[in-house]
Amino acid sequence: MKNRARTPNDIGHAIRQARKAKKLTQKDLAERSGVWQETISKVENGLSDTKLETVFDIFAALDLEILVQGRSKGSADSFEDIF
Amino acid sequence: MKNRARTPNDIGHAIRQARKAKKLTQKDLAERSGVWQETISKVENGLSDTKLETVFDIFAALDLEILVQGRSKGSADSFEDIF
DNA sequence: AATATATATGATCTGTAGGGCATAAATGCC
DNA sequence: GGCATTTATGCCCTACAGATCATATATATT
Repeated sequence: MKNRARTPNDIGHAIRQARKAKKLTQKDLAERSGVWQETISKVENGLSDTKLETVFDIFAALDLEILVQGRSKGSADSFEDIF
Repeated sequence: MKNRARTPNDIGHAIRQARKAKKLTQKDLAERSGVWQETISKVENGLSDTKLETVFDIFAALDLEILVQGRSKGSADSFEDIF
């Protein structure tokens, strides 16, 4: 499952999606990542201009990684398709 | 060309790589992205905990996008391979 | 509907990112 | 070596992220 992200909001969606897929609560994720539950809530909802370090802390806890690539018009399940 | 990123540093590397590939100076990129040259320098060198918005502004100017995916031990040219 | 659990919101405080400007250091070219 | 261009540093200032705690909603569960 790969998710295209072009905005901070997309990142938030990807995080929420991955967290739910792993059946974790925000609190669980907070404990594993060292990021506050309140912060996770804001990140997932795009309510703050999150710092990279925070994003990667969360990603690590969710076993996610980023792939940087040139923009493709190509399909692939992007958030535009899902949300 | 896809680059795996698991740390802010990786993002900086990817940016520098893409910028050079497009033969742009930091100043050029600054103009296109609306992000200061000084900031770009710091981001490329991992000298600041960059905000997501800034990263995406730069990415847009470089026609880059992010793919969020589960971590794979798999090959693919990651920074571990390049740097 | 009451209770429990999960998520969101709100305030305060500290640290730091990034805009802005100046300039130093490095790199490239003749 | 000397000049031009590019990149890195340093400072000031304002805005805001995230830690932390409290509490309000919202979402199950029985």
